Amino acid sequence: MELYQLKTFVTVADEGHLTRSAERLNTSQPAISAHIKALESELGIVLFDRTPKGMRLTTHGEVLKEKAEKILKASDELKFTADTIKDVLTGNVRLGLHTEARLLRIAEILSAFQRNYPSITMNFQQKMSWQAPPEIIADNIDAAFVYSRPDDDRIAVHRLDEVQLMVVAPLAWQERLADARVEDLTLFPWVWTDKYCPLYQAAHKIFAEIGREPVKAVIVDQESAIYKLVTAGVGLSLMPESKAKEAAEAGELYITEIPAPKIDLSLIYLKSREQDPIISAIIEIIKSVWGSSPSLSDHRDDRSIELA
Amino acid sequence: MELYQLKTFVTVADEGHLTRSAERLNTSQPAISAHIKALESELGIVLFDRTPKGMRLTTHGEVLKEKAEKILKASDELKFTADTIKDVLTGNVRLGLHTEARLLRIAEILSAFQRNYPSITMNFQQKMSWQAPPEIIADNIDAAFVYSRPDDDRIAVHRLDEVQLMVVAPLAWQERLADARVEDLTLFPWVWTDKYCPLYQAAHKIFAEIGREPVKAVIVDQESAIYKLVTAGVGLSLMPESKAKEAAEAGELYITEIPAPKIDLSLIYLKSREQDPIISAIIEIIKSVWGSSPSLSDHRDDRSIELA
DNA sequence: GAAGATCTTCAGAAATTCCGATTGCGCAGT
DNA sequence: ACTGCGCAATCGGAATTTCTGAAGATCTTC
Repeated sequence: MELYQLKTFVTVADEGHLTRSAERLNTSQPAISAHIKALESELGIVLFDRTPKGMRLTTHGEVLKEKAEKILKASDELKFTADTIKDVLTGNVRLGLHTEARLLRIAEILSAFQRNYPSITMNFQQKMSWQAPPEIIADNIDAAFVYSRPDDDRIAVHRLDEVQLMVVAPLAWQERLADARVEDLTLFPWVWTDKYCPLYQAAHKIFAEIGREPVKAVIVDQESAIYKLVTAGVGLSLMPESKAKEAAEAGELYITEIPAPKIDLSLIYLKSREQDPIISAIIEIIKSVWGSSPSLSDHRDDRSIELA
Repeated sequence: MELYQLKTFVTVADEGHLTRSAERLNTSQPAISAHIKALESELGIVLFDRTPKGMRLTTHGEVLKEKAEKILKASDELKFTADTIKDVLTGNVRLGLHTEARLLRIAEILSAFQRNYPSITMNFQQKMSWQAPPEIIADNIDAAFVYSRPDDDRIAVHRLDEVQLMVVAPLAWQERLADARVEDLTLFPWVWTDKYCPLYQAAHKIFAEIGREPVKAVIVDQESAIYKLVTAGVGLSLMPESKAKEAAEAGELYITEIPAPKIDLSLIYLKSREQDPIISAIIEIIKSVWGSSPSLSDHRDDRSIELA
């Protein structure tokens, strides 16, 4: 029993003629005849009375016609549903965040997703910039926010903004750092980061210029740890401008005058998934959020220096 | 889109593996693969994520799986219904009656049909014995009660009973007929019937024995007309014993002492439809009704004579 | 890095379906 | 009574689809 046979069955029941049904179904009369015959033989029931005027349903046929119509209706529903959801993105977007959700406008992104792709669920994971690429390659996350530019052919980079870094210090050291110059940085211990961390590269750049090595009080691998340790008085570190100013206003730390580099804020994803609708949606949404309002680096000043 | 593809789809969704599904469906794994591929291509939707561990439904696939299950459930219902009604007789039984329904136990027959074949509808038509055979051959009725035995190879006869006929007369003639003998019948006018009517044959037999011709007051072609005309005082006629006694007790007519023949009461049907379930059902039911209770001819007496 | 599990692809084989022509049957019109 | 018409059934060969077993491509596991 197949759908094409049931369709023929119902059509013949409605038309009353094999010939006319064949025309309606764009096929030949013997084909129609064979469909009906196969159905009758499989079900063990005579569906039609053959008269010289055509085919008339038997009482059994009438009962089964209703069942057949139900099947065909259900199959139309499936097709309709398929057409409807064909272009609806569904699934789960797993996004890596290298810093605070607020700084990455996650709330805006989330609501934009819910508005444009209501069937997509979202999942956020804290990943340092240098941790994100392998996770993307392993397909543990779909995309990630990172600082700097990963050096991997398989990773595509979409630059979102430029972020001004600042050298921040515990509040207690404010006076000692009031007139400090770059060279004075070696006098203080640093809250350092993992070798692969873009902040490491930026800090390293500063010390490279003065030809000195920093005193590393502690090495951390979470950006949130930097904030906690600096405010706790452990040492100096680098911090994005917005976060630094926020903390300074709250009286939690001190921003030095020492110039620090800018770094890129980017969205990265697997290059081979560039055509993947999920990836396209992520890019589209994040682009719209980051392109439609003041960027983090709108407040530039002359303390900025460029990274090579 | 065909049922076999949907069945494969649901099976793979449940099993999670093409290989295992192939075993369950008794086919090869590439065949299964092709079913899924064809479905996905027709619907324009990826139904499964292919992983090294097997096939996992996409979110779209989950939605469509439910629709597919609905279709398969409906098709199982059709098959179940087909099996259920396969042996249930349906349709319309058209029965020819040559005399009063009560005398033919139609009420009993009707209720037996409703009990044993609730899906069969019944239809009764008044047909004189000699009218029934052509109607049966033309498929206007399925079977008929008749007196006597039709002389046609295509008609099958099932004898139900023997009926004693009686010579009846208007009540007013009672005294004149009190001691009447067969020979005296020529003195009275007769309510005669059609030449092909079995009652004609019976009456003819009586006159043949005395070598005379009857006076035909009127010729009718409905048994009910005989009753009406005799009671109206038009003439003598023949009547089945039971009906005659009933009318006599009601004081509507007079039963003469003149011996009359017995005739057969039979059910006739088209011989070529002997295997037809409808015909079998008719015979079965009528046999059970007529075989299980006192027959019309239980009260025999010496007035009966046999037809040749 | 070798073995195992899984899906996909492929080419030929098998089965099914389809088509055109023909037959058979009943009815209507001459 | 004969013929023509409309319709379904049948038949043989062609076209299409489906199936199968082997080989290929990935990924995981030991």
